[in-house]
Amino acid sequence: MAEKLTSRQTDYSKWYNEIVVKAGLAETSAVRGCMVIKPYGFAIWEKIQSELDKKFKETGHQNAYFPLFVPKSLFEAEEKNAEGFSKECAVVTHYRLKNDPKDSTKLIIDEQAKLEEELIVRPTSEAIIWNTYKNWIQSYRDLPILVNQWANVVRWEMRTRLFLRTAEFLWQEGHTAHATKEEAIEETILINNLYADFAENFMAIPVLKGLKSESERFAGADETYCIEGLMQDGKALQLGTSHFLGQNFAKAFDVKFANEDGKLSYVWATSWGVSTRLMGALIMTHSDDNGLVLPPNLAPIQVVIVPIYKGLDQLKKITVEANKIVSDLKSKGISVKYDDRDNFKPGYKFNDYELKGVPIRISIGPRDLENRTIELARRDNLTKSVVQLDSVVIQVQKILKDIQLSLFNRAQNFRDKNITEVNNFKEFEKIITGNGGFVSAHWDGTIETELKIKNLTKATIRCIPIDNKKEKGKCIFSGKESAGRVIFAKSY
RNA sequence: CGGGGUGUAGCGUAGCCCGGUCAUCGCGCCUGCUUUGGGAGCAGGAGGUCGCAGGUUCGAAUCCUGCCACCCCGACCA
Repeated sequence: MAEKLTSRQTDYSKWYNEIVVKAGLAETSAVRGCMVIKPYGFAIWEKIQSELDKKFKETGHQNAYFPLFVPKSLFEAEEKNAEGFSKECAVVTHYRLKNDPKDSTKLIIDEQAKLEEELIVRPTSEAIIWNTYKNWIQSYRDLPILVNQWANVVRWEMRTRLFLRTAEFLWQEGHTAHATKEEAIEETILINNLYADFAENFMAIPVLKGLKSESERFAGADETYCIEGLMQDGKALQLGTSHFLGQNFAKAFDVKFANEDGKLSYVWATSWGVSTRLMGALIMTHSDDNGLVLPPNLAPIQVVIVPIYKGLDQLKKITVEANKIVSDLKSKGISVKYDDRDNFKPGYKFNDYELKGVPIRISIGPRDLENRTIELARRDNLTKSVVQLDSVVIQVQKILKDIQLSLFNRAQNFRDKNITEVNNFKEFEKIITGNGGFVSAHWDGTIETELKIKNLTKATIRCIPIDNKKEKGKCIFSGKESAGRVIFAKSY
């Protein structure tokens, strides 16, 4: 008998790792800090990709691809950006290996083949892209440029976790160029809203939209918008960011354009991205002690059919019915799998598909053949019901929609219950060291206060919410004037 | 890079203190029969440089030295 998963309550990170591995999403690889995304996990990522891609295209963006390597001289052009990322860069210094004279089975670096200039493996692509945009932009007629790239990036993190922080990860990064500040800010907000809409309505993950504090801001940005989710263990996770880059990169790479009056001015920029970290958010928002729970929108298999039979004759009869259901559901665009493998018993399959998060399971046995019914089980609330054979398609359609909605509602209820307003530092510490969650508190707006709070409690400012009500108050730490509440939390 | 821990079959492990039929057990895998409405049972079978390299010894998974890898806690995480 296969062992059960570790419970969420007992050890959250162990539970998380087991889900990732046992549901067949990903595993650690031989390369330090890197991850192998397995076919099942990648199928979910592809759903995320294609939906986002559709939304980008709908808002006028196009895809392109830029090099993996960034020459050091370009990388260092925008100082703040370079400084922010310098501590986590993989660097290519040589381009050839040779046989080790001491041991012919080994290869060593050929010192003859040292590069004139080191190449940085991109931790993000602003530098290489803005160096390219310089050649694309001369006139206001060339603007805006609305480009996105799907790519991998490398950030040499000290400690890694599957999906949440890996040395190499997949993402999309949008890089846009605009004639005016207003237009660039509009783009930044448009994308942040697009991300929020996608997270909530497609992934069923409720998010807070907000602005980052100065110390949490992207290196090289004037303003960073973000969406923040709350995981089941009370820690926050940044799901996506959208940056208003001002003219910082245009100045660093000397990107100017002639306006209608023929006057030259620097281009305004944005960049924005979401990564495979979304997979981590998905797991930590919806899953339970039986395994992964997938919102139907993201499920590679939305419905699985398990036959229950004695003898091959019975299996044949069940298969006839099952095949009808399969083709009926497929014709409605629902992805179905009929699992008639003979080497696993139904009970095993039930558990296995629960672990994999398949939203609906249909089982058909001799009893059902007799009554012209099937048994339908929902993954989200683990309930079962008997459904007449001729209403299966309608029921499945209805329940898939219902699961999508109720997963979001459940997550939102949890999130809302775990936003706590506090008015002094004692309360603040009590919540942060207790159940955690988002803590809404007054802050004097200084980096010093933010840092002191971080050092004392490990909590950081996750965001200054967009829909912040204007409420004057006193900073919970320094007692100084505050213009409004911000959201603190411990985060991943 | 500091502090702690672990390395034995695909995975999870026992054995290590006290050296000598000790390479253990479970899962998984293969074959066959019986099973199939919540992780099947029985029978048989395959699979190992005990992390690596030295050393001590008649004899090392076990003791000693060095190295490597991984995990946890810090530092780090625009």
